[in-house]
Parts: sequence; C-alpha cells; structure tokens
Amino acid sequence: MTDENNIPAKPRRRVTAKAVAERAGVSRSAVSRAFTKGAYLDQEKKARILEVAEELGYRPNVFAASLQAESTNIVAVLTGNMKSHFDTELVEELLGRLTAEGKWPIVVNGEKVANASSIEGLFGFPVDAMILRGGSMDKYVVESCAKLHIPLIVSGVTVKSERVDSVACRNADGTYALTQLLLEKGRRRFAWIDGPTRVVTQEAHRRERRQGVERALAERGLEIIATRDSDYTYEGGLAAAEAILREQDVDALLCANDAMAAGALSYVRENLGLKVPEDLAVTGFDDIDMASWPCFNLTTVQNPKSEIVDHIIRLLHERLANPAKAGEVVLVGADLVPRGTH
Amino acid sequence: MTDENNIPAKPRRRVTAKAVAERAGVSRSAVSRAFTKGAYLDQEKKARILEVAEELGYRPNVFAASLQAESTNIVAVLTGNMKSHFDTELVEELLGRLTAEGKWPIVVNGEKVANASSIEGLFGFPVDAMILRGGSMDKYVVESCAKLHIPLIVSGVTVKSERVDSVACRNADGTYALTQLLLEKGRRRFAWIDGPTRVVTQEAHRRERRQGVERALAERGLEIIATRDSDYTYEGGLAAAEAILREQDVDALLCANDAMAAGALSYVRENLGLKVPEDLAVTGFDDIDMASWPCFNLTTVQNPKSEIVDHIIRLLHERLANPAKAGEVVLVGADLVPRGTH
DNA sequence: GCGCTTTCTGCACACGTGTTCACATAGGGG
DNA sequence: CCCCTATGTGAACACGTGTGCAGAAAGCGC
Repeated sequence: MTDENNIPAKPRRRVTAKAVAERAGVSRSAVSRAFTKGAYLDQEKKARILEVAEELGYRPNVFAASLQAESTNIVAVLTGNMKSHFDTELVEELLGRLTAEGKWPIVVNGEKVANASSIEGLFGFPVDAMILRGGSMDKYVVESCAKLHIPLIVSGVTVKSERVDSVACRNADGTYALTQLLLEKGRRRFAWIDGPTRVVTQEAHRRERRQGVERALAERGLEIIATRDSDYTYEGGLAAAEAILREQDVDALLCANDAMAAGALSYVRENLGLKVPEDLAVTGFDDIDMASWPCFNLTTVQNPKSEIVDHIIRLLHERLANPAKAGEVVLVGADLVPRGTH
Repeated sequence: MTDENNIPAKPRRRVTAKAVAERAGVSRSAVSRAFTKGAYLDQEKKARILEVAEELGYRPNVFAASLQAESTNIVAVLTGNMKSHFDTELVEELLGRLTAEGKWPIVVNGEKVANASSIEGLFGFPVDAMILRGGSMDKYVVESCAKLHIPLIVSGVTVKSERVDSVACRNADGTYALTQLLLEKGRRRFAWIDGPTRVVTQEAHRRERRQGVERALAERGLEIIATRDSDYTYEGGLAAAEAILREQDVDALLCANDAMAAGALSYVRENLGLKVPEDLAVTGFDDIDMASWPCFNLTTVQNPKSEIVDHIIRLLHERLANPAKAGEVVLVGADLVPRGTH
C-alpha cells in the first residue's frame, strides 16, 4: 500500500509521448521531434526530453507511426519442412539477412498451420511482403496475396503468376548430372526415395528431381527399378531404404534430399552391414551442413542457399521499389558435390 | 492507358475501410461492424459489405486496431545458437505453439545481432512479451525490458530479476548422473569439451554442466584430466576431440552438448578408427533428434524441450494475466538417456 | 393511440504517432 | 528604425480502426 498511484485493475499500458511531454513540461510535438532526426528543437530541451524518456521507459510506438508511413518494415515468412534441415538452414540465413536489412520477420510454420483460418489472421498485418518457403497451403497463400496486393516471393517452387517472384534451383539438372556420375561408375540398378505426395503444390518440385534421374537413365535404356514415397526426414529415409532393400537388389539408392539420404545411409551401414560406396551408392540433394560431416561424407547436389537468399533479398528490394513490375522467375544452378558415397 | 485511375507515382496503399464504405454505399462504421462479431448490422448490408471487401481485397489493419486494444498478440523471440540443433528444435516447437495460441512471433537471431543498436529497433514494437533463448546480449535485453516494462521470459539460463520468468534444466544434475553412469562402467580418465566463453551471460549455464561432472568425479577422488573450449557445433566438437586426444589418453569424452558429441564421435571413429564405446565413451547433452539416430545412438541427457516450451507458454499466459506478479524460476529435470556410446 | 423493447445507424471520439502550418522570437545587416 | 533569415514552438491534421452514444426505425403488447 505504499504506492497509491498503482491501479492494479488497469493493465499497464505502454508509456506514451504525451506522458513524457507532461513530465518534461513540453508539448507532445517536442517529444516527437526529440526522436526525429533533423527536426528543429532546442538542444537543451531535447536533452531534457530524452532524459525523461529514459526515466519513464519511453520509445515511440512504431505501430502508430506506421499508420502514416508507407512501409512497415515487417515481412511475413512462411517456413517449410524443418525436418529436412535444408529449410532450417535456409530460413535461418534468410532471417539474419532480413534483420540486417532492417526488416522484421513474423515467422509462421507453413507446414503446421492446421487450417486456412489459422493463417488468415496473418493477412491483417500491413506487411511489406510475404516470403513463402514451401508450405502446405501455397495456393491459398498465393491467391490471398494477389487479392490483397501483398508482394509475394516464393522459393523452392517456381510460380508463374502475375506479380509473384520466385527462386528455385534447377532440380532436374542436378539429379541428371548426379545420375550420370553414378552411371559412369558402373551403377545400373537404381532406386529412388521420393518426397511426400501430400503437399500438392510442391508436386512440380518433386517431379523435377525424379525426372532428372529418369532422363539420364533413359539415355542408357534404363529406368528406376524401385521407388518409395517418404517425407524428407531422416527417419523416413531410413524406413524407405529398408522397404526398398528388403524387396529389391539395387546398387544405387538416390534420395530426394540429404536428410533422407542420411537415414538411408545409416540403415545400409548399421542394419545391413553393407559398405558404401563399395556395395551400394547412396546420394542426396541439397548439400546441407550435415552432408559434409565425415560420418556421412555424402555425395550430393548443392542447393545453393546463400545464392537463393541473395536473390530473395534482391527481389524484395526491387519489388518494393516497383510494386507493379512483372513477376520474375530465377533459376539457380545445382552443382554436383561428389564426396564419398558414390 | 486503359486505366486512367492508375497513378503509378503513388505507391499502392492498403485498401481501407473508408474505400469499402464508399464503394458499398454505407458508412465506415458499418464496414467495421461487418468484421466485428456480435455487432448490430443488417444481414443484407453485411453481405454486401463483405462482397465489396472481397472484391477490393480489404482486411482490417491490425496495427490500427491495436492502438486501442490492450494487447497486440505480437511476441518477440530472440533465438540462440542454431548450430547446436537443440535451439533450432526448441525454437521451432516454440513458434508452432505461439502460432497455435494466436500469438505472432517476430524472430531475431540473438547471436548474430552485431551491435545493440541493431536490436534497439525491436523495442519500438508494442509487443506483448519478449522470449529470450540465449543470445549474445542478454544483459542489455534484460535491462531494456525492465525499463520498458516489457514482460520477459528467458530460457536456458535462470534469471533472478524482479519480474523476469525463466525456465532452465537442472544441468548439474544431468551431468552428475551421466558421470556416475560412466564411473560405474569403469571409466576413469575423463575429458570435457565445453561451450564458448564468448557469451558472458551464459557463463552460469556452462559452469553448471561442468560442475556436475566435477562433483561426481570428486566423490571418487578424480578430476577432469583434459578440457577444451569449443562452440557447440559439430565441427567444433570434432576439432576439440582431435586437440584433446592428440595429447591425452582418455577413456571418456564428455561434451557439453550433442552437436559437439556427434563431431567428437565422428573424429574418434572415422579418423582414429577407435571403437565406441569399447575403446572410449563419448556422451552429449540435450538429446536432440540426431542423438537417437542409429549412426550416432548417443548416450546423453535429455533437455526436455517440450516441457520447456509448455512452461514458456504457461508463464506467458500468467504474466499477461498478471503483469505485476513476481518472477518465477522453473527448473525442469534432466533425465539420463543411456544409449550406445558409453 | 401509447409505451416499451429490440434492432439498426451514423457521428464522434480515442488510440499514438510524424509532420505541416502559422506564428513567435531572435539575430544580423542595412 | 525596418527587413530578412534562421531557429524554435504548439495547435491541428492525418493515418485506420473499434466502439460509446444518441437517435431513428420497427415490432409488439395493451
């Protein structure tokens, strides 16, 4: 009961410029000017205002300020499948870059949003742009962004839409080169562990990687002799490898991404006791950090995440500078990374 | 030149309730009421408004609305060292839970913010709360939050401050039990791979894990015979293992987290050709997903991330319901996870 | 007809800013 | 003394929303 000004019923609100003004004995305009660079304000007065602001714990509320500004510097980011590790690494780098650019990311896991309504609330925010990395409801997001005139940048999948920018890697080229490498090494009996069919909008992405393999095989009159759909995770890759190798004798086990390849590799080595690459080749896609670890040393294809992030940032700037420009589709290379599993 | 209303110079602003009102021939209040549940509004009129809103692409601007609301539902999240994998997994789970709770997270990598000023801008946002997971400038954040009356929840480190809540695991208990297990198995020559000293504010966290080991050893009249500071990453653990094993003959290599243990394990197996656990025990801490993979099968201590996230969410609710309540320090268990490397 | 309740509507305010505008003060040159 | 410029200041507005308030219209019982 020492502090009688304390009114517990009313939740503590943010300190406002008005409060600072009253305490410092100046007008509210003066307080605003104290935080605005280049505004006319008496030095002495400014010092006093900043002192009082520090004392009360005042910062200008950017939400209020953004009502008049033409940019909020807020960007929505929809993440993809974090268990693939590639998405995790890419998103982490993206978030760092956005922060460095003065943008504040609101992050939502696009895979886990149960229904459309849960993500609906996101469109109430006056974001500068939306960055979509995979996700389970891409189509809904693309349409909503178009309707609401929200700049949209998609990565991982190419989108041919009016004003949507997208960045993706040449998946088919990557797996084509990889398959050629394996063919040169004498591999002939190929199995393919694929991603999930569940995410309809990523069907193109899935198809591309598989088609690169098929095309290279077809040139030699071969085809994939066994395939399994999995889920881009280590556990999924391990289970798929087991399922395939129980029924088929293969000498090359190609996986749609590195995480599954790591799982497959574990199964082949630990459970079957086979030697890689002597008995069997195992390859991945993405070149995540883990792929270069000595315990995996995985032959794979590089999905150039830094380059992708560079493009995303560039497209973001260009789109904000010119919202009406045509959508751009950027394809980045998918270079072979030959290591020790082929 | 078909659309003469198009003024390219002026950047496209968000569609506003006023625009919808004019188009639908109603008052602006009616538009607001059309989006407010339980407000009196003629059914037919409401339908027309929603139709026009859909046509123009209108959503109420939550920033404007939040000026009057007492909660913005925005939460700032400062992440820790993503290379440790544990932080990645924890943050991912946390983000999912926050979204499910109707909170929108603004995510900033606390390790990478170069200087205080880069994170300073974050305090301009009227966030409901701030959630701190490690980071390189904890002290600055804690003080700033106190000054600005922003609820703060810290995890990974315990903070004894006026109104700060924190959740951490019983680090010392975990490594103590782990060390006892190894002693029972006959291990006597212990080495310790530690985290980085760089992050001053996490010094307590570091010390706890090491002290658990030291205490268990001391009870048998033993002590750590070799130690190296590393950086919580796979690569760091590998390098530290190399440095230690080049100079010392040890039979137990304890690591301050799982990622470093995985690196150490790789070095011991691949480079030295030693057998684990026959020749040498290697253990970690956290029990990240990777630890249970057959290729590592790591003996470790569980840092219960789901439980931690549960507590963070609970503390968030309680803090928002009662901003003035005393700070709470929650300690969660660190159970032994004996697998195949001890 | 009257009185009461229910449903509907627009005006006006509040939220917290940045900035324009008109005006005041001061200083210096003539 | 006047004129001009530079500097400082507060009132007022705009930003986009939700809602209290007062009043209107409609339905209903008597």
